[in-house]
Amino acid sequence: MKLTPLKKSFYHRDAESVAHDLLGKLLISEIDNTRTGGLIVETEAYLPVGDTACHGAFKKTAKNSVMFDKPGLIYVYSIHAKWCFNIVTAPEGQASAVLVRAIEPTIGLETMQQRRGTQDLVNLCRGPARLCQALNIDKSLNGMLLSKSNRLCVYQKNEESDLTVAKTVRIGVTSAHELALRYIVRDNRFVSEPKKLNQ
DNA sequence: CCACGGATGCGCT
DNA sequence: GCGCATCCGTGGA
Repeated sequence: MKLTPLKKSFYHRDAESVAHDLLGKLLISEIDNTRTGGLIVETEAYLPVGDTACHGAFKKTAKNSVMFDKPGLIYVYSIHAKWCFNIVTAPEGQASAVLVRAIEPTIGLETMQQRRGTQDLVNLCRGPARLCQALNIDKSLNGMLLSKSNRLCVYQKNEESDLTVAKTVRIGVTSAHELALRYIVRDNRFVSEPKKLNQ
């Protein structure tokens, strides 16, 4: 299978489009000289306007400044001693990003099992912090460009996979519940929560 | 220095 | 599957 990194222009769009289109793409890290990763099955969009759950909604700080920066950058933030991985989207200058919440593990299973300390495939990359642990994504990647040379990149598979996308309410946010900005691959068992479907 | 953020993992039923 | 204790980086005192 030949892999092509997603073009820069892919990320130069609004967060909802990027979140939708990232489903089914391959996320691969090549940290510690080992390839690990899998198919993206769950994402959430965070919008620059009218989205109070967005980290950049109120003010720009050292921690969230990457969200205001160029589309295609890696934004890693900590929550309760865990890391979550986001991809910055357009427009530059306003806080917007896509949180990658779950992947279906396919590459480097053994390494991911070691990093996670479990054999359980279903729970290996199901959830934003678990996925970071499995791929060894941490704060050191924050602000870097998503690219092969930076050891973390998203690829397009050559053959198009057909999948059904469902759009649901987001998980774990304490505000802006009403926005249905979570995208999942329907009926995929590697999605992080029982699917409360919105539409 | 202290309050805050919410996903995770475990123990239970 | 559900409830709850635990995890520590960050920002604002």
